[in-house]
Parts: sequence; C-alpha cells; structure tokens
Amino acid sequence: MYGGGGATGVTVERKASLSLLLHGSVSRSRVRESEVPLEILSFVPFHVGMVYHGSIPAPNSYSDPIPFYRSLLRSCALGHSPPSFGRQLHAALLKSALLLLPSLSAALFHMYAAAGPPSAALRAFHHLLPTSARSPVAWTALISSHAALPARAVRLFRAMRRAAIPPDVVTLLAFLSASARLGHPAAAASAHLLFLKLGLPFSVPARNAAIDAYAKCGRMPDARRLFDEMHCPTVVSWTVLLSGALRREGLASGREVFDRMPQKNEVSWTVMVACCIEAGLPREALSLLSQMLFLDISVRNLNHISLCSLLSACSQAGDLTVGRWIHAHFTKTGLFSDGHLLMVRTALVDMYAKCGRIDTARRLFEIMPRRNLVAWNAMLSGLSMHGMAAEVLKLFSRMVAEEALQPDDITFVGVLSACSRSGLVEQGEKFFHELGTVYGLKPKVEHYACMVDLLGRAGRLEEAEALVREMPVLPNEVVLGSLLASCSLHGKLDLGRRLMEELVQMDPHNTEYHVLLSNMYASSGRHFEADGLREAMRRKGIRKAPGISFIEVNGQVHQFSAGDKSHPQAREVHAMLDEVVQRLRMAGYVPDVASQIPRAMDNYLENWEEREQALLVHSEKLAICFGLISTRPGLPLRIFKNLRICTDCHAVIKLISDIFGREVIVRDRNRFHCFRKGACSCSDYW
DNA sequence: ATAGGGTTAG
Repeated sequence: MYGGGGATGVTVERKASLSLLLHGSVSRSRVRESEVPLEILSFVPFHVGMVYHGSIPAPNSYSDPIPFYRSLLRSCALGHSPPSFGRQLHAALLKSALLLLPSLSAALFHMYAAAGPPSAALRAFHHLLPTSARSPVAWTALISSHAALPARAVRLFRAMRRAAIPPDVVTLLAFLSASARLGHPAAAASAHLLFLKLGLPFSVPARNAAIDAYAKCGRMPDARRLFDEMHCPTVVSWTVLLSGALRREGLASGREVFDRMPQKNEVSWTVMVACCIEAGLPREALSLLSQMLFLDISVRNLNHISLCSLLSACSQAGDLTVGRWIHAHFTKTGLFSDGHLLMVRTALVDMYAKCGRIDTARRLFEIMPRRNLVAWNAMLSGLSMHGMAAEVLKLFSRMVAEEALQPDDITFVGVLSACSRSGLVEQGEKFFHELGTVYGLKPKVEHYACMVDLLGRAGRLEEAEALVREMPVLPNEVVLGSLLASCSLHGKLDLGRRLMEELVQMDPHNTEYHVLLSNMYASSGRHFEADGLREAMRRKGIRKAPGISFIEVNGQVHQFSAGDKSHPQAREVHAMLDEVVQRLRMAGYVPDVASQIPRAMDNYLENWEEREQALLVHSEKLAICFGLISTRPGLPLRIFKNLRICTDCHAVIKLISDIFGREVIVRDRNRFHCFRKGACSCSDYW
C-alpha cells in the first residue's frame, strides 16, 4: 500500500525482487491510480516499492557520472530500456547522493514523465523538483504524461495557470490534446482561443491539434472550417480530419476524405483499419492491408500500433494466415521499445487464441519477459473462449498470488465467463462475491451478465431472474438475451415470452430473439405460435442473418454459406457430404429437423425430406466436407462461423470427429468447440 | 510538438 513509513534509502521487498528476477518487473501497488485523488498522490513517499537490484552499470573512474547517468535516463525515457531499469537508476542515484544535483533530478523527473505511469510522473514532480525548478517545460512534460487521464491533465493545466507559470505552444498542444480526449466542446474552443489570448503563434501542428479537438468533441463544421483555411494541409491535418469524419460521420464520409488525400502514410491507413475493426468489418481491414502494401507503404514502416490493429483484425476475422505473416514480420524487425514489444506480444497472444491456436498463445504468453494486466487478461479471455476453465482458475491465482497483480473488471469477465461456460456454478458465485469483498471492485453489468448466464445455463432460472430484477444497474440486452437463451435451453416458455417482449422493445429489428423463441415453440410442438413469430418477422421485414463458415486450407480462406454451390469444387464438396451423411446414418444419426425449421419458414419446404436437406447443407457442414477432401487424413480442421453453431451441426461434427478420425476446431460467435473422438470440449454445454 | 492503440459478457 501507499504511504508506509517515511524512511529514506532503498527498501528491498523480497517478493518484488523475486518477481523482478523472474520477469523483470516490480509488483504493482494494489491501489488503483484512478481512485487516488491528486492531492493524496502528491504526498506519497517516493521510494516505496522501489528495488535496488545491483546490476546497474556504474560509471568508471574515467567517465563523468553526470552525463553517464543522464544518457541512461534518456534511454529509459525513449523506451529503449524497461521502466524497471529506470527505477533501479533512481535507487542508484539516491544511494550515491547524486540526486542532489539539479540537472540529474530534472533528468530523472523527465524519465518518469516520459516512461512512467502518470502517478510516478506526478510524484517525481512533487518530490524531485523544487518549486524553482518547475519550469514551463517541466509542467508541460507533466501534463503530457497524463494523456491517458485527460480530466487530470486539464486539472494540471489549470494548476499551472494558478501557479502563474506561462504556458508555451507545446503546453497548449498538450492541453488541446487533453481537451480532445475529454470530448467537451467548450474545452476545445477555450483551448483554441488561448492561442489568441496569449499571443502564441497558431502554427500548423497547433492548427492540427485544434482540428482534432473539434472533431473529437463532435464539432465537425468547426474542424472542417479550420482545415479548409489551410493553404497546404499536411498528412497529419488530413489524418486528423479523416479520423474525425470516420468517428462522427461514419464509413460513408471517411472513405471520401481518405480517397481525396493527396498522400497517405501508415497512420492514415491504420486509422481506416481501426475504423473497420470498430465497425466489425475485419475482412475489409485486411483488404486495406493488402492495398496499403501494394500501393505505397512497406511493412517495415508499420509500427506497434499498426501491427496491433492488424492483429486485432486477424483475431476478429479468425485469419491465422495473415496473423502469422504479421508475426513473422514482427520478429524480423528489431526496432521496438520494451513497452511496444509488450503490446504487440499481447496482441499476438490474443490473435493466436482467437484463431484457434490456444497452445501457441499460451507458449507465447509464458515466454514473455514482462506481462502487464492487459496481457494477463488477453490470456485469461483466450482460455475462457476455449472452455479451459481449470486453466483460467490456475492462471488467475498465479496472477493474484505470485505476481500480486490487482485484477480489474475485464479480468473478472474472463474468469466468470469461464465458470459459466464450464458450469462451475459455485466457483463462479465465489468469484462474484470476492470481486467486491476481496478485490474492491464494483460489479458492472458485464459481471451480472456472466452470473445470469451461469445460473441460467445451470437451470437455476428463478435465481437468474431474481438477480436480473434486483441488480443495481439496469439490465441491458446482453443480460436479458442470455436469460432468454437459457429459457430456450431449458424450455421455459413463459419467462421466455416475457423476456422476448422486453427485448423487442429494446431492439425491434433483432432477429435472434425472434428465432430463439420461435424455435422454443417449435421444439415444444407449438407450431402455431412458432409460425406466428416467423410471420411477424416477415411483416417487419427482418430476416435471419445468413450463416457463413470459413475454412483455411493451405493459407487460403474458403467461404461457404448454406446450400452454397458457388465454390469451384462445389460438386466434390456435395458428393463428400452425401458420403458423410450416409456414414453418419449408419452410425445412427437422425437429423434434428423438428427443433430447427419451423413449418412456415418457407412454403416450399413442404415435405420432410426437403426440410432435412436444408439442415444438411448448413455452411459448417459444407466447410468441413471441403476440409475432408482437401487435406491429408488425420489433420485437424479449423472452421470459423459467424453465427452460433446449431444443435444438429454440433451432433454431426462430434460424429465426424470420431468416424473420420479428425480433430475439428470450430470458432462460433461465442466460443471455441474442439471436437475429438466423438466429444466436444464444451461438453455439450453452450 | 500535432494524427492511429492491445484485453470485455449472450
């Protein structure tokens, strides 16, 4: 905890030094920085949590220690050395009393401002710099270090004004950037006006920052006006405008700016990529990648942010081939700082997990020299998606007990969803309880969603519903939708109908709720009601989203939709499907028609055989048949489906995995299913 | 100096 004694010198914590030896990092404090008010942070003694490691290079008798330490601190500030090394330098400087030199204490402060967390920059500002040394440059560095906490950055700027320290152009840029992140229209305008008030030149970077601030605050007309006044807008001006147009006016408008840009750099391309990811269009993002490489940008120009965005697109699209290609490129370029390496490695862990290579993800995670909370969360969520609840629980306790890391709400989403997916009801309830009592977090709607899912799936629907009604936050669509899915699983028609009414009000055009309830009616033999729902869907003009399955063979992604005959090898695929169905029937398989296709769905599906046929040509079955004819026997098949896998396909793939001796890994909308020897990793619980 | 950012429940 903060604020332990006021002793001087270096405290050596055994646990922390062990962690440092193992992973090169010092255990973090249990107090979340965002919860500590500014006033308190400034009184925290500086040496707390610091470790003297003994591996600091010492200046020899020929070198002057001042430039020696200054250059080391600079290398930390630039991110060439890990933050732990910076803290060790601090300890060494304390020990040798060199910190009494103003030039070194200033250099140390700038190291923390550039490379440390904002709280460290703030503490360094208060403890290392006497009031006389708090120059405009120091204040600016402090404000800039709070980029991730814009509200505090703005408060610090006001404090600087109160202290009568004159801001310069760079200070105003930092203030503009904080106002932009804050998103307050008035803040953007006042930052803009300060240039005039203080008589500072409104240079091109300043104008770019102002355009950005207006765009981020939703004042696109002001942003466009500032842009149009420019004689020769730079790539940054264009990119700022592009990002604003995308965010505020959508992909329709952003594309236009993008096409009008006279030149583009890797940042402009990445803005487009990031927008596609946000819009859930990962394939468009990857197509942008190939255009970018074809047109003007070399892969060598891609930095950590571009790589992370592209890897995220691979995760979303399930594209292992491109993901691996990016990985290969990343290993060949050695120009990343320690913190940037950590980010890309985390994105790689996420990519491998979401592309079905959970073992690779795990190996990568284990050899990471340093891991932050995001890395742990990525690994936990990945394992959870694969239904590996036992691993999730082991990893969680390792994270909390050995690493002394404070989990956050995303960690708990991972842990609780793992319990829910594996039916670990008591464990889940325990974690949900500890979330508040042990870890001091407030349960959010996401956590309630996990708990409702956990109870509902386990058939404890009354408790699940009670939880929904008594939760302090308003239940959202996810919560109610999950409860509806549980009703469908356990045939609770009455509750299902009530939930459906609420859900349709929240989202009148959603198809899944209609389909879920209609299928519930159908499987309980109430075809009249099922048909009525389908009719209602038709009336509202909403259709079930078509199921699409992707399979990767030899680095090529092949796509199938239900009944698809457009694939070049469609004939062979359908011939294989006939053979598969024949062999499955011999093993006792009966298509589960009743639950799947309500009678009135399509009038032409009049007889049973046709309805059966519609079920047998589901996209995932076609993709698997293609996999069977185009890969060597015994090799695993990896399928990616945009919707949830249906009951019949699930049963079929189990049989295929046994009869054809193939491992089949399916990523559906919710999770992974790994089929082996007639069983699925989800234990039929999904 | 200004632009782009990895982890999130059905």
